[in-house]
Amino acid sequence: MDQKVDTRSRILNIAEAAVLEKGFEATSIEEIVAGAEISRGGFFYHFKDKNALARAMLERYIDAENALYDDLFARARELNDDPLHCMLIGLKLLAEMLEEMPTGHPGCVIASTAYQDRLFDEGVRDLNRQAILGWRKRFRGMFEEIAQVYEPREAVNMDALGDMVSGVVEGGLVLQRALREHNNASEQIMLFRTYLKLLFADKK
Amino acid sequence: MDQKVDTRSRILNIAEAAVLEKGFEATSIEEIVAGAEISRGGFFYHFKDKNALARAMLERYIDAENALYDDLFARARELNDDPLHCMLIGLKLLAEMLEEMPTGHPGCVIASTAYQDRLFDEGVRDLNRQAILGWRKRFRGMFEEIAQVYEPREAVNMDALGDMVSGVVEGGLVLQRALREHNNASEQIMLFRTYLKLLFADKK
DNA sequence: ATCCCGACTGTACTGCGGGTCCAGTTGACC
DNA sequence: GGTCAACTGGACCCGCAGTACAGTCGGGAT
Repeated sequence: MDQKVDTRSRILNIAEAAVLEKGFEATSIEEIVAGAEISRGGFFYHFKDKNALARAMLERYIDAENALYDDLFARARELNDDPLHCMLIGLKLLAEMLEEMPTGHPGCVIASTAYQDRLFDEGVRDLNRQAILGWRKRFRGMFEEIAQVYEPREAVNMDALGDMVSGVVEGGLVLQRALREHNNASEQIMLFRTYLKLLFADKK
Repeated sequence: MDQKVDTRSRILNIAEAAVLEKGFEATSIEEIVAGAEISRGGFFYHFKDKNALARAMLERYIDAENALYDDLFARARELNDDPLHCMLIGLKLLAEMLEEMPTGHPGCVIASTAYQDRLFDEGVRDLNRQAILGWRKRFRGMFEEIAQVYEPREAVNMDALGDMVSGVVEGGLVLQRALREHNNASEQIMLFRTYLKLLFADKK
């Protein structure tokens, strides 16, 4: 029986679904404990307050996102060894993934927490920061690899270009949420992809 | 004496500053009335609830943003009549503007509300939607003008390209908030600008 | 068999913030 | 002198976060 998912994870699952759907503040502990079929006391046994819950959720989410990127670009690398084409394939896969999510993408917890800021303690904010810095590093590395093979047509700040991956995804998700459309994020990624094609058109 | 700013506007000013700094939920009516030096009753005389306040704030914000874009691209047009260069100059001005805001940019209320969604009623959400659709239309129009003079090197969805302006700004602001850096949004805009330069490099 | 402990349940209570109701004041204009 | 809009002030309800703690229950370790 997999009903033996431990309570802590069950809380996190319920909470994550609720938070992604309607935001952190709008999710009450009451409804989380109802969904997880535990008592309020049980909740506070696992998390000392809502902030601790937020931190745990963020950690899980960031780990999952990182694993996803690892997997995505590993698969892309198998398909093509050239760093540019690997990036292009990876972004295509990412765009497809975002499009295939039927409910629309859950929506990035990062942006959500970034805009509710003062609700959270320093620990949560720092997690957020570190996640984005991690992605910056990851993508900057990939772009530098590309730049060793392809001469960029225009000079670009590699840190900023690395950030642009996160930024385009985040921005796309904001649009998607606000517009109630379903493929804005994937379209934005595809546009970013053509940017890269134009930028790194010429082999050295 | 300009202290005769009417109470309603005073409430909106105080509220906007507080909301941009720490988010809507984290801003209590208590502190708004304290800041505006009125009573709680006075607040509810002007706004029937927090939702009404949100709607009024969004309306003001969107109007201001639209006026800003009008002004920015009008100035750009004066400097250069070519639609591409006008766009490029406008984006540069926008980037500079974002950079010059000492506290970092207030941060777009749009994203903030998009991610808190269920806190707000349909009216607020619709305002949000209409604003983004407005910007889509605005920028798509400008890009179509450009495409009449310049042959895009790659086929792009013009709606999506229009959205990309909003998306890049929103995304940049998310990064900026989360990272506590100050020029991410302007850097992202500058990168988007080089994208446009590459995309519309060849005159027809 | 017992005891201990981790994982809870249940209840009672505090405090804050949103929101309602309403009676009363104040100043401007007619 | 009366009317009205723009408030003040206070009493009150509710939901929700968070605290506190006493008690339960099942599964090892001894």
